[in-house]
Amino acid sequence: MKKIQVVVAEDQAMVLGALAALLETEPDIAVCARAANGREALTAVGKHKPDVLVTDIEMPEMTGLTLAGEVRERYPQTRVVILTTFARPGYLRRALDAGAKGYLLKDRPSAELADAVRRVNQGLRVVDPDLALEAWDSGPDPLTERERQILWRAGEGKSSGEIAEELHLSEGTVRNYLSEAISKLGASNRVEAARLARAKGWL
Amino acid sequence: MKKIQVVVAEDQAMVLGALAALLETEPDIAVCARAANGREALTAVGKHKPDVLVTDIEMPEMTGLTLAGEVRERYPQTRVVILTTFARPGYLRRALDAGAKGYLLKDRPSAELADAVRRVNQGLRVVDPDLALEAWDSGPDPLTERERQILWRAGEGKSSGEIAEELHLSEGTVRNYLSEAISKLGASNRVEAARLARAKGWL
DNA sequence: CTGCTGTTATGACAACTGTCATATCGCTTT
DNA sequence: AAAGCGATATGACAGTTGTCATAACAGCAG
Repeated sequence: MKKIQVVVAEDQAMVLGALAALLETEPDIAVCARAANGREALTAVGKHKPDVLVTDIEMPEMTGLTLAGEVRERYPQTRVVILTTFARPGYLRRALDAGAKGYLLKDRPSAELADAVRRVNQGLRVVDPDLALEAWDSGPDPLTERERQILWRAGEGKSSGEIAEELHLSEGTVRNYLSEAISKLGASNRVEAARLARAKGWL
Repeated sequence: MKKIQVVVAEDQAMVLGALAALLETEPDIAVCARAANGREALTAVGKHKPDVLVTDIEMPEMTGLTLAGEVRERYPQTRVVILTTFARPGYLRRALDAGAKGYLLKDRPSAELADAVRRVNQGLRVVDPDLALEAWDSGPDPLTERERQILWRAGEGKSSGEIAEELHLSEGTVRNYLSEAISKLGASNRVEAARLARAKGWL
């Protein structure tokens, strides 16, 4: 029987190597390529046309979410499994919107990875059940694009004035957006708001 | 020849399994136990008396840095290799102070892990050279314990008043400490100061 | 066309933040 | 004992932040 061909993408080289070693211990799975960022992964998928792509989200060049979208568009025969540290509803939603077939957390037992690869290869979907629930009841991203841009910068430590200049807005407007974002998120200041939004994957 | 006995500690189960699989592919290395947090790791080291402990830093229950200190004290025959995402001078310094013999970054090639284990087992030290340099010229942690406590909380989004209450200080005192920390770090407000301190591993 | 949403803006005000000078209180060091 | 140091506190001041009311304008759905 032919092995399931897998490409693995992950920016921490040590973890990439370890994940590949883990998958290689399975008799029915073969790692045909490794990628250290999104762009490399896309190239590798184009070259090897694997059955499954296992990818991290936070990577340089191209995030796993963008990558998932590109792969669906260009190589729809390859199924994408997102493998990430982040149990963030916003990430899950974006992953599914981008056509990912699996969403797996790095704190699940390592045996689940091979399982997920097999199931996704059979056309099934694999989504972490706790996270799916959380995504359901934490609702959709309440932030507008502007609010996101501004809250992001505020979380970096920039002042309202600096943000205003950077985005060509008046300082008052920036304060308005921040006030709005703070109230939407139930925070009591910009820092807490940024922290909450990050935790949800909305930033 | 007897294999090098290794205990691996890492809080992300998937990564833990993958690292173990990676080390198991080496003919001269055996993973005798796995631990999902610092306390488990300490127990495992006591039970197996391994040659080398490979541990992450940021874990629940007990951090890898504290763990390294405990291991040196109780089981000095076990050598500790820190394996972490964070290229933070402060972490490196604390790791070496705690008696760690190796400090390896997760974005190094996976082949280096087995190498590091072998060298440390032979009594050598293994420290990421770039990081060692950076640690050198970024100087020592300039923050006092109080400044650290306060800056940490400020970075969480707490107001001066909340921090004051929590630490039984006056609000003015909290503002004084923050002002001091901001100036030491060359930041322009508390958020940026917290961000810089985090990046250095001082928080 | 009308109402709704998102973007941008202004002004005013209270609250919070960052800075600085100054002071007290224990504890060391000399 | 005197000097110095670190931790804590106070008060004053300017600057930043958060809130609210209000408004103009564009685009889009009904």
